[in-house]
Amino acid sequence: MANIIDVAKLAGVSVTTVSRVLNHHPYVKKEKVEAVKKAIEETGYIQNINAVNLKKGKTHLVGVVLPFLDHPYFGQLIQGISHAASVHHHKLVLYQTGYDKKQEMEALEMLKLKQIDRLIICSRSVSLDILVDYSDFGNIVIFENGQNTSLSYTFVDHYVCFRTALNYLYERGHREIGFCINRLDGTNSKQRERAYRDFLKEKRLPYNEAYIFTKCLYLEDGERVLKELSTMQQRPTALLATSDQVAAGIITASSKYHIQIPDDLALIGFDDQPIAHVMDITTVGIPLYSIGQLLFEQAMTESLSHKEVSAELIERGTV
Amino acid sequence: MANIIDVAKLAGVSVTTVSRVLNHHPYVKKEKVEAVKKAIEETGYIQNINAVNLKKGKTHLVGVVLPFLDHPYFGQLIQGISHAASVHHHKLVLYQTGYDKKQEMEALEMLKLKQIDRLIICSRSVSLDILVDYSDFGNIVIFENGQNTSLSYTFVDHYVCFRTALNYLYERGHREIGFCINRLDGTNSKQRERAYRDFLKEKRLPYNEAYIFTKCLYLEDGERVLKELSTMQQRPTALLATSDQVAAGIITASSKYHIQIPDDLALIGFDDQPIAHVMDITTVGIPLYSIGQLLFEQAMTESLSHKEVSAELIERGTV
DNA sequence: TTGTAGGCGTTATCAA
DNA sequence: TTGATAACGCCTACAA
Repeated sequence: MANIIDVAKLAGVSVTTVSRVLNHHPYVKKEKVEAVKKAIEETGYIQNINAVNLKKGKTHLVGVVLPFLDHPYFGQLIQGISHAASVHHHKLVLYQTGYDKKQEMEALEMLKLKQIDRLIICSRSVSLDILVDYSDFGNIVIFENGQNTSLSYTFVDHYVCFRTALNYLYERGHREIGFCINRLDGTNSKQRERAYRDFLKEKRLPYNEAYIFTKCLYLEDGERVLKELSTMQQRPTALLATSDQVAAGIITASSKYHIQIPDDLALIGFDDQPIAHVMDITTVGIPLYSIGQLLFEQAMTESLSHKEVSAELIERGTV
Repeated sequence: MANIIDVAKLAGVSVTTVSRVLNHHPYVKKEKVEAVKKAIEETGYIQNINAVNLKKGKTHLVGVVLPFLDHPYFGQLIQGISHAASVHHHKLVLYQTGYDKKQEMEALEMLKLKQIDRLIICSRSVSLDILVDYSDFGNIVIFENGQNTSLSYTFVDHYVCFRTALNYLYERGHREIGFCINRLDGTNSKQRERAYRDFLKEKRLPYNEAYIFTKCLYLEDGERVLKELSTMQQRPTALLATSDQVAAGIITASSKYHIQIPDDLALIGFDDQPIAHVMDITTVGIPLYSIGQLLFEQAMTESLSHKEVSAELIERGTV
């Protein structure tokens, strides 16, 4: 396979000149440019990008860490990231971790080894401290409240979101409110749980552990929740589902379990995914696509930045 | 930043020895291994993977071309690909193309430049000929019937799937059958349309263009279809939706348009996504996750392979 | 079991 | 405007 030397020889110029033509540098005579182009054509020369990467120390590759891709939450997010990436002529390297710390570490290692220039972490298991350590090797951007660490981040104030949604239900007479969530140990989840506890305390309502449904992420989980709920002696009258998928699953299963929505059970979803619109689900809208774009932009910026994106309660038919 | 020479100096050995330790080669005295490890520790040495890539001519990066990620079809597919990739210690580079030929070409170019070792194409716009040309630069695997070209591929026989589904509806008395599809110019779509026409001819049924609904992909499209359908003088009594998402959208909107499913309109979805299970949709099950894994395995294999994956009609409540 | 040295393909510096 | 040449950091014959 032809290399830059072969081209130079054939064109009767130096490798420097070829490199200049390749990189659109000025100060090359038109005739030589033509000669080089012709030689490139004839030799079938292909630039070896690894050599360029080695020399320049950059790959134009941005890593993206996320737990899974078969959920619309991350689908929308990466769609936004991906769009911004193509605008910047960068490519994405996927690290689908399933919240496995080892796999997250792998992404961080690739940053260290310079196979990727920057890293976007959509959701994580490893500690913030580790991320801060690795940020010496390249920009790391996270999608959560990074608490003024030396990382750039974009976040949604899930404490406020939860309080807003809870108050909305309270004002409409609900006193027995539960919620569905995936894992309880994530940053966002902790904020939500705190909001829940604070809300109960403020309204002098009892804390009922049975009203919290964990491992809720997919449509199927909504059905599971409803099944569980249908066997309870004392049921919540309203539910916050931290994903529209789960809310949709609950609605779909509702007729099977003879639970009327919103009469027997009010429901608020999260994200405002298409399914929430189609199924007329009251939800807390989170602009994931734009957030994806924002995350990418931050990854490209050298300076630190912390951005809050506001969410909005969208009133529909499930409350 | 320390390099392999610094480590060698500090450890009092040659770079070869350091390289051997790095790459777990045999024939290195234990003491020297220790010395090298210590030196790596002390210098904070980090291997530069671009140098390794340059030297070895491999990147352990596999490109994945797909139009979008905010649809569960591709979500499941890439979930499978991603899982297989992590087993093989390879990473994925995403090319989200939106069916833009220019973007697909970019992926092919990266194969040429050796930034990626291999390429998986989940859905394409560029011609098969172009793919064959580029396969000189690295394995290209496609998810469709590649017609014995010199590419590896995995495919589902959509002609058969469509015929099976159509016959199933015919046997249950349906004579006015329509279908929803996204683009008509894709390989799969062409097969489906051919199956549709052949079916009509065989059963001596008229071809009614109004029964074909295009640009159907997301939940929302299902609602659109139903709206359109509700204004038609003569309606189909059954519909094939080439995505469970669309089928789900139709069901959700059905009460709004006073159309009973399956009584007024029978429905068969495709893919057997979770939503089909939850909403009890009769569907043609396509094991996308496994297919994703298969595609990756093929990409890793040097020899050509052509695999057909069979789909299966799953009887549920919408017919 | 270890080391020397050449080469992977490119870009950047400096001199001309 | 151009070219020689030294990096970039690593791997691996080949020799010892």
